[in-house]
Amino acid sequence: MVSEVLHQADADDLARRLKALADPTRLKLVSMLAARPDLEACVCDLPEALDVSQPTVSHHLRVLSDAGLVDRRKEGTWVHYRLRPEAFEGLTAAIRIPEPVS
Amino acid sequence: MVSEVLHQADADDLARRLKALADPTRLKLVSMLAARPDLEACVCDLPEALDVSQPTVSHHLRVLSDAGLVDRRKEGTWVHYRLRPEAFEGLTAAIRIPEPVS
DNA sequence: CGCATATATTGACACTTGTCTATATAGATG
DNA sequence: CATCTATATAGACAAGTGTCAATATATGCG
Repeated sequence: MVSEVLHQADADDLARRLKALADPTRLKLVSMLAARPDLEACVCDLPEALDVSQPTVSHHLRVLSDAGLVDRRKEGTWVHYRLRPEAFEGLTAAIRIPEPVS
Repeated sequence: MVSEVLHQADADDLARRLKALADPTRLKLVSMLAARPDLEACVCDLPEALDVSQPTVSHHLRVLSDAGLVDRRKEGTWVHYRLRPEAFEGLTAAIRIPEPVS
């Protein structure tokens, strides 16, 4: 918000990032990553943990990745996804309401 | 996130609030309210400012209102909507990533 | 190479969403 | 009361989304 009215392009971009987060399955996924000391997890653990199919997990990870909220790291056959805390800070900063001018 | 994996109901609720915000038109609307010293605006000014029809504005205000992000205040024929900063603080707190345990 | 396993992609389908036009409701005023 | 204006609701429609089963791709290993 940052005290000035959003331009269309900024509104579109911010909406895109927020949409990436605005899904229960992705929020659970993100919270699982956030609970790890290294902020990351192996894809292989997620379908069971989230109780959705493997392709569905893959889909959600792509959405988060496209929005810049997670990084992808390949390790042999396995793939690890890790939260990008800067991206979350950027998001929270973008939706912060300034103190009313009193 | 708050360092524990989200339960389904919490994930659903948080997703609902984030979805309410995750739309370019609503983000512009919110940023317009945020730019006002009193965090509020008359509905009558919004269709032109946002360049969408009056029913569309009404729809978006309802979405924001249902999510608890704005309050409604009727003043004669006019209706004013006002941001609820607590709701935004709640949101930003909910998506904050904890410091990694080093 | 050939097979087994991990992840990604495709395609389908039901459901949701953003927008509009048309219409309804509600408050103010003559 | 009749009428005008502000806002809300209803209904329609195109576009987007979440999920799955089926299939493709890629990596490790014997």
